[in-house]
Amino acid sequence: MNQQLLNKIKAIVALSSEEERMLSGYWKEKTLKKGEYLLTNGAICRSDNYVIEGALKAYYINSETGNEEILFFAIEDWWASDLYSFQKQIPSIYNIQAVEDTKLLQIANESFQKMLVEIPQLERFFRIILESYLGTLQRKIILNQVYDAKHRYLDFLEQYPLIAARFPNYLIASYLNVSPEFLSRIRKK
Amino acid sequence: MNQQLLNKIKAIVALSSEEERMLSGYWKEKTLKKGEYLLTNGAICRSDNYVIEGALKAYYINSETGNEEILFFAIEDWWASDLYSFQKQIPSIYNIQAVEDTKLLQIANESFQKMLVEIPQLERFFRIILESYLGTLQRKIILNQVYDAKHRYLDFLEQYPLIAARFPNYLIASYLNVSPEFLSRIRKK
DNA sequence: CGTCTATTTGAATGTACTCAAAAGCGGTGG
DNA sequence: CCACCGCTTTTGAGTACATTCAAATAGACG
Repeated sequence: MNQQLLNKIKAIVALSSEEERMLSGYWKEKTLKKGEYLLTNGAICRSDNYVIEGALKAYYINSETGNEEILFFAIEDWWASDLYSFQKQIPSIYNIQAVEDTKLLQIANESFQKMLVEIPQLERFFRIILESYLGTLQRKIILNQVYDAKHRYLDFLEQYPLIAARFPNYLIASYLNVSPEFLSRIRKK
Repeated sequence: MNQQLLNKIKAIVALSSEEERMLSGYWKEKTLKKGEYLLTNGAICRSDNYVIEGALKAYYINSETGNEEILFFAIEDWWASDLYSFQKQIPSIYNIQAVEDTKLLQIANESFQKMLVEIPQLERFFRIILESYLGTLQRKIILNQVYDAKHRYLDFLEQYPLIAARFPNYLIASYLNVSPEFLSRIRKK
């Protein structure tokens, strides 16, 4: 298992070396080439995915226009899953695709459930992950609902400088819910 | 404690009669008159609130225009809390206000934590609540990002007929992120 | 009724979009 | 090393969806 994720967990939860060993056993490494899909619309998100290195985008396909609408990005040390589909094991409405060659750590839903029974302290860790995600979504809703495109872009640059540097502007435009042409006009200032 | 909430919990979690008794002890009833606040911007959401009867709105104040922007509604059998603020005990950016006379069941954060230690099965119940909320937020983001005002309004009517019947249109307009005038024009069709 | 709040209507305006085309940029191969 | 290709970004012009402001109308309630 990856040391970075382990450290993250141990920062929140105390683990015996035996538990640490068990924990590691549940996760498997997976690699994706640029352009490959981790999840497609209609499929169930069967694993929770931690990004070791690389970059991915999650998007929704507008059924009327066929356009991709970016919902979130994921890079090193982020999670790249449809948590709602993963937790409930129902079909996802997202697509998640590698934007660069990517290395992941995966845990299948069944393993995840078993792991939580074996190491119940982890409930706390994953609750905190869920809460952080919740906070991110709340923030995104407010920004989209309340502020104009320029304000959203500036907030984005401040909040996610690493993402802004790593993904092309036309994807960032979609995430911010503006057209690429209009984002370009915003950037001129 | 209120029977309806108890039934909801027991539908998901097995409880001994002793546990049921302990559980009930943690919750307190609270009433709000129409117009009173449950939470104001900058305050910490210190309790989780289950609505027994009545109706509330949660909104964000746009710091530039001073406008209320509705984030969610809550009626009977819903939760009316800023979960993010409640879980992390950090200041909320929301206001939550009674739109009708309202009766709530409240549990303070400290009690909530104690309760989860005493009755660990409840972890599961509250995880499920959190997940449902997550699903709602995801849906809202996609609707706002992808579909036009008419589509959002029709989806809203279908998803939340009880809310649509209960709150004035100018609040629903705010929730849907359109002006009340424009919602009125949409409704003409 | 009269008053207060909510909804509707009209007209002018604006923010952001679409479509089309040009320009920039990076890699690859001749 | 330069030419070409594909992809991303920029620019321009016309347009649309939705807003704002103002005023009229409709509803609810004491």
